[in-house]
Amino acid sequence: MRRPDARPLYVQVEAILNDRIVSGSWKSGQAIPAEPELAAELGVSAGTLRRALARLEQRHLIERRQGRGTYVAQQTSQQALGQFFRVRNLAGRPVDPETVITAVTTSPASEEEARRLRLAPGEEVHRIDRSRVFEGEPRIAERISLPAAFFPNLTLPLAPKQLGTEIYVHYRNAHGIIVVQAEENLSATAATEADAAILGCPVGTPLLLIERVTFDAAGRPVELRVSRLDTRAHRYAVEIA
Amino acid sequence: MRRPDARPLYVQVEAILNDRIVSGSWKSGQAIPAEPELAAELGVSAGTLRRALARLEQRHLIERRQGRGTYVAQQTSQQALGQFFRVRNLAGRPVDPETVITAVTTSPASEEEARRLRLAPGEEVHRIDRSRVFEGEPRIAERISLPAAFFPNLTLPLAPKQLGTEIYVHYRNAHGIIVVQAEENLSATAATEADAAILGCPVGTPLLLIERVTFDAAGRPVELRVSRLDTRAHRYAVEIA
DNA sequence: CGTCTTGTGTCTTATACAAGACCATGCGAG
DNA sequence: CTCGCATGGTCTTGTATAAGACACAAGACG
Repeated sequence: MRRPDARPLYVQVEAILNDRIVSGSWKSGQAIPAEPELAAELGVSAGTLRRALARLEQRHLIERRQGRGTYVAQQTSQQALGQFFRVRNLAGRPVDPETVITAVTTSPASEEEARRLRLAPGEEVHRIDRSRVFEGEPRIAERISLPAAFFPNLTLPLAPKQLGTEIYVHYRNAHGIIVVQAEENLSATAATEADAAILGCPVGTPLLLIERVTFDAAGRPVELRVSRLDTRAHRYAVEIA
Repeated sequence: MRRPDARPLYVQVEAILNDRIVSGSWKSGQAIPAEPELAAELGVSAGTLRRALARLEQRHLIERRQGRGTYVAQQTSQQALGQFFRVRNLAGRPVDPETVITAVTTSPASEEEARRLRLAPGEEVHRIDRSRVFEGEPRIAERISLPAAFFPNLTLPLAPKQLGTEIYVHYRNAHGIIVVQAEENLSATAATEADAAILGCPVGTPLLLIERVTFDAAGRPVELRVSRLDTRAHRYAVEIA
């Protein structure tokens, strides 16, 4: 009975604010109340509130600007690209990808998909097959698997243009799913005939195989993405700090 | 004249403490003065000092433990392994690598080495060729290039055992170089005959090619490392937050 | 078009108490 | 007497509060 919640107060406040964003009671791009006001409402000191806000900012859930206010982060395609897209050209500069969607299907999850997305056996997933084009050349062939339960009516608004630009923006705007974290496993593989046809490379060309699981702000896995990157003219960049 | 130093005070304090660690006036593993004492010496408030210490801790330059004190981080092999070694087995667990050194040479830097390590043309580098063995099987073939200017007498203490365990520990203990950051570029390549001989795989097997440049606490590049990972039984794991 | 006012986040200081770690003291069992 | 160990004192970092000076942005006003 001593400790109703053992976590530090600033962590509890962070969780409360996190919920408000995830639940949508604070909309994307909207300004949130000023610090003194919010601190008073929550019954904590300004310092404690600031500590919670700093953590939310580090997780890219809010943006703060001195003199202006604090805003719920918008999943702009620029921001999502910088945060999650690690492909660079040989000069080390980010590339600006175009997207071509080739197929969208829905069917029960494979064993692999169920495991990675923590789905029950038999649950359905949507699958999006697409290729990504850099400077006129197709360089990535990928398949995206989404739990159908999280993405109802995915097929309806699926104009290729919609999903092309940046799919995480679409997740957020159309389905309210805020992507904050991803785990990737990288390996090398040889191009199959299907890969070769998409990427325009010889069969057997070494490709960088990227298996990504993406998580939302509540920690649920919401996307499995398997990409095959042709590294003849591009690299996957990692910073370790 | 208005602003002798435009940076916030806590950043200036961070820089001062950073210098003390880099210059060696605070030794590795040693306890640093308690907060009130240090704050008084630097002429800042406890809060400001704490903010600087928090940043140093985030960069893994110090370790703080409630009740005990604050210590200059030791580059233990465990810590370095967790921080910089991203290879996992197929179950997702970290592997415990052994190391076999095959050659150590010194000669003028190649064009590539000079560019990545920011060396003048003609400057010398040491090169260490080694392989890394997981669970009895050689899985990585790599070459490490070090600016000779930063690593005098490298060849003398170069008992394979010394460099085997974790080379960053050796850098720190023998040369005072504190490694804090790395940039990696990943691509896929086919195993050459030399790779095949080391890794015991067929020529042409797709390998994960990892090009890493490592930086010290002063931001200088101190190591270029080119690794070829056999991904038949292992993966390279990345977390994006 | 500049200046002022107002509202916002940022920095710095100060104080108090909580919690973890360590150590010396001293009591009690053997 | 000696050993073992509980206990409390004291040092450490961690958490929470409060208050004021400052910097930046935007709109109102002259």
